[in-house]
Amino acid sequence: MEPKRPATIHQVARLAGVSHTTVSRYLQDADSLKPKTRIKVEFAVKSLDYRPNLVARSMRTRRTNRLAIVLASGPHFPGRLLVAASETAHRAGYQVDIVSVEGGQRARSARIEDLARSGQVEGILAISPTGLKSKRLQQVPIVESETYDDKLRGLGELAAASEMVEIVEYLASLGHRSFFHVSGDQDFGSARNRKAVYLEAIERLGLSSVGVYDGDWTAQSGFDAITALPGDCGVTAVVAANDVVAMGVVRGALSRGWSVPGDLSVFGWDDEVMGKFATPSLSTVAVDREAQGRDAILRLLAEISGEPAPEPAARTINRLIFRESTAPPPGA
Amino acid sequence: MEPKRPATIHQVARLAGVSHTTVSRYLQDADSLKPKTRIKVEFAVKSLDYRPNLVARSMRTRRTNRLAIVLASGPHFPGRLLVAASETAHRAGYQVDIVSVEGGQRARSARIEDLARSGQVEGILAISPTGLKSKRLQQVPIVESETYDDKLRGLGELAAASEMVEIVEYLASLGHRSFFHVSGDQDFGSARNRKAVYLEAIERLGLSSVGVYDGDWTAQSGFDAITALPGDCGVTAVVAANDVVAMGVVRGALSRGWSVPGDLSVFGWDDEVMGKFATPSLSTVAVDREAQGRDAILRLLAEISGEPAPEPAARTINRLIFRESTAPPPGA
DNA sequence: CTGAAAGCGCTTACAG
DNA sequence: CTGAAAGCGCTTACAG
Repeated sequence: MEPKRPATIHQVARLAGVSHTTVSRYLQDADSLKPKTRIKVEFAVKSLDYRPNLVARSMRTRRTNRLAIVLASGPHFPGRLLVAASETAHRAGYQVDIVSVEGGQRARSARIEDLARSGQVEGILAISPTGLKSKRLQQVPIVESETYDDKLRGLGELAAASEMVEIVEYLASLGHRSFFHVSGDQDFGSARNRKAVYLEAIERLGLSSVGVYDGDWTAQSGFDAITALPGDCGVTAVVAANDVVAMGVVRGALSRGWSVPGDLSVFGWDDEVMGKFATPSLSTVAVDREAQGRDAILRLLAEISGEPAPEPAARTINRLIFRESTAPPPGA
Repeated sequence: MEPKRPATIHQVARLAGVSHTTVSRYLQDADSLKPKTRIKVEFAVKSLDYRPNLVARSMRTRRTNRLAIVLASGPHFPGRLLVAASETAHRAGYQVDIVSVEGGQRARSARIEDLARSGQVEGILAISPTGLKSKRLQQVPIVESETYDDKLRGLGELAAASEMVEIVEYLASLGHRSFFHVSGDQDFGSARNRKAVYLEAIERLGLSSVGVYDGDWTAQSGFDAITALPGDCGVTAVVAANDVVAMGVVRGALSRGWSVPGDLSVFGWDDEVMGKFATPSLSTVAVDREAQGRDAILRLLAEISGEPAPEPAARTINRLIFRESTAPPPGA
């Protein structure tokens, strides 16, 4: 069977006995019609199951009503964030296209610039680093979800906002004095920020750090970081960039004969479900990915419409979760 | 600065000194132009950085060039599959919209049917179960990624295709005789299939199963399944629906004082990176999610164009990975 | 091989 | 409050 064509605005108009102009008006603002007219149109729309042709509307309004979410496929796939972002966009009348940008930093930013110039989308949300120098010069707004942390820093909200400080303080309260940080990919603003805050906290609290290992969000990087440590470094607490990395750290420690948390405490990030059931279960930061996705799209939407950026709600909901992987240092 | 408007086909035509019809023809099939004309158009297109307005094209061709990937947000978020699916669709000239469908089975299928009738997409790929009775009656093709396994069954390729058989055979070869399966959400075709194949394999090989626990893909369900087992059930091998479930199973076993794999062997599925670094590391099935995503979109595209379904390549690439969570049963 | 014309289904001034 | 007209940027018969 031939798929029957959807009803057009003209058919609705004919059935309702009005002009298609009036139907269009009804679609924009039903209250602008005389009640009697409105009811006729309403009836016609319903009985024909009319849905406006969005392509035609786009054509006429010169607005695509489309957003792109770009990401580099990698170990760091933020599914929940993505779903929440799409939903928020849909609610605002936007379609969302997921585009993954591969290759090196240069290739990726070229791809994103091309997308921005394509005229196909009204805005871009980048979940992985864009590598773009200036987002201001682009044709359409680009929100880089990862620079969020950086902005907070600029606002001086750092101390209050950062879970990293809480982690270090918590471990210090347990008696730890010698720390180690396995960072995430330094192309990511969030990774750079966590590293900076870690160093500041160590300094401010008069603790010592045996250094920072620049990882890449992978478990392997956590494993490598720990196994590369000198045996006599004396570290008793490590803060990992996320739970996956933490898992690698734990495994690496075990492979050296260090028990966790007996000899070494390990803190993760993200509250991955596997970390909750791992042995030892991972102390971590519960992150509200939904809120992050929502906030990011809201900021993008605000930029598109030229309104001031909305207040982010995300931060307040993150919180520390203490599990088996952290304990007082040996001999404490 | 006002964002400058993209060049139109008319501007290209004027610059090239031809009609816009000719430019359009160039876009469709450059070889249909006289070489001299083609070169003029080529030049004009390049110098104006012309990109056809896809909305206008859609309007004229009455094709949206859009696909939807629907999923129910849940513990089971197939990021890699999604990215591979989008890329494959893009390469075929389609945009992909991610839509998450929430609520109960009924609400979800209503939402999907609505999407199919919306005229906004040319096809739908469902990553979670649609609950639709018949996909044939829909306005646009719907491919349910999860029923894939079921179809294979119908084809009698089951024995060859199923990793579940290999898992059970492997565990049996280790000496295990008493099995247990924690299944995934039975709304999923893949979960139903694995359960059925598990039972068949147990039967065929003359092994015994203490039963199947109908889980929901979560670690908690794995934990609950194991802790609900009678102490004297004698099970020595459990096959979990995936690695997350397996993690819960291991943790549950440990909480009962059963060592893994000393007392109990546990097999997972999906090759999650955290499972590789867990202690014990999880034996699992490496699944090629990219291939699955690619294949699913290719099947959808084939249905849209009315061509026969392409040969799936996914299955051949899945393979078992043996790690620390499996070993011979106690006393073997 | 190329061009003039029609039309895809809407929205938005402009009149009335 | 409502309608007639123009036009968004393309593609596709139809002529030539």
